[in-house]
Amino acid sequence: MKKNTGEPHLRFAVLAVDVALMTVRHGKLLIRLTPVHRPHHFPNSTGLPGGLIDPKETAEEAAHRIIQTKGHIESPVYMEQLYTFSEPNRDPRGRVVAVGYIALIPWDTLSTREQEDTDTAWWAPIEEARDLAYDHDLIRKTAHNRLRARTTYSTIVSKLMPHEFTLTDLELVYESILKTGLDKRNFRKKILKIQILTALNKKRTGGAFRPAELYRFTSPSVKEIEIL
Amino acid sequence: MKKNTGEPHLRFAVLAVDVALMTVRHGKLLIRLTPVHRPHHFPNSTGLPGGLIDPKETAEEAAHRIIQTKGHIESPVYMEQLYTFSEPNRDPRGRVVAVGYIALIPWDTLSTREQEDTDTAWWAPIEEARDLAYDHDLIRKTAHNRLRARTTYSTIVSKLMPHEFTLTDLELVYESILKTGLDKRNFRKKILKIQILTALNKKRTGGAFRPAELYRFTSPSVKEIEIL
DNA sequence: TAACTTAGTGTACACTATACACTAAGTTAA
DNA sequence: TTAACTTAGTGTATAGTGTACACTAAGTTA
Repeated sequence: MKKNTGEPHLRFAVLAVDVALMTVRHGKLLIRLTPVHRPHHFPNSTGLPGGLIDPKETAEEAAHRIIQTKGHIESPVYMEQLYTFSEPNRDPRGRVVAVGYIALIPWDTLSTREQEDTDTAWWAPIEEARDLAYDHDLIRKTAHNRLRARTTYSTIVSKLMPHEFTLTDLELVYESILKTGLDKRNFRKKILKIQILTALNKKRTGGAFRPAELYRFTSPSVKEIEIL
Repeated sequence: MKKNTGEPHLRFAVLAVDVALMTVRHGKLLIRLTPVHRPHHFPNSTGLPGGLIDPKETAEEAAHRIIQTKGHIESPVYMEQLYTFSEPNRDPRGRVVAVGYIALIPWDTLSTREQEDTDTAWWAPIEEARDLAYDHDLIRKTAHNRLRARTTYSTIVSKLMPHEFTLTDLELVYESILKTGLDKRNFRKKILKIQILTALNKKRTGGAFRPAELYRFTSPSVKEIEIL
């Protein structure tokens, strides 16, 4: 790294990332929480996984690292930059600017250990993740709003779905993020018309009812198209 | 400010803002450029207005300050955070993380001095703003893409329009940002239907042709609605 | 084999998007 | 004074889309 103290006018800040890592289980949106060990400022509190950016990594690389070390999730996640939070007093220790990220992972991609809750990291329904440390309530709310917006005009939910799923599974995820009920027939017509799904010609069997056709997203990339 | 050197694990970076300040003149999207005085790394080069964030200001406050001191624009601008650029080598001096902003201002709001080009800051058609210093080509491209996207699902262009304008003026701005031709009749039907404009019952006269009705945006705030 | 549960489908209607060309109202110049 | 010029402003027909709505299909279980 080049000198960055050589110029007298340069000013420094602590740079961090905070990650809103989300998944969907049983049609419910969950967010990953960790304990915050700042008994003086936040007694007994919890927050989003976060940490400082190292000198030679990008903010996104730091976010991936934090998901592993603080979120205790090794499985690969999808990530998008959310917003940078720079209120001078957002951290009581001093000036810490945080780049916020949204990270998504399908529930079934998680290992058993990652699905379980421990005292170092756990999953909480996003509506119950309140009174977080720092400005993490704001970050959670911003992340939730962004996810909701992107759900209507991109295929971002593909990053929350298992590799194989039924149309009912998919509808439940949309409903859980958008917090509205959708018409089953119209949802199916729309989602099939835009050609983002591939039918696997396999059925999910096992229930005491008619088996459902299984689908997968045709493309692994998130496309920017009007969905609902 | 609280101590931020007291904890041995804290790491520091230089925090900056870079601003894509844009306006529209004669239906053409312009961006504000300034000289970059780094003869060693960028001989004879230009870039976006940018600078370091002060310890007690937010990134957005810094962006406003930079628009005045580096962009030489005093008039109030509309601002949205764009993206945070954190490649470790984006600045040859060392680790500088930049929060990018989009700033918009109507051409007619600018003072005569601000409309004119000087050797400390000038307006350039956005397609001609190439080969900028640092990663400012990337920032410009990201800003242009974001502006184009937001134009289709928000009323952000209101921040580029003068207080009074004709429907043809407005259509030209949409066409210039979206880089497509629009059908005059359909554009008028759509834009009037969604009720974001108020007719002033005044005409713009002076040309050797039929005078045009003047409109203004009903609300000063940027609304998130499908436009085109 | 009847009861149960979720999967899966179609149609009518209102509304929206789109393609398309002429008249209106001023100014200017002959 | 009038004809030429320039931009403003308007309507309709058609195809396509969004929406509301209820029954049959295909399994399992008792």
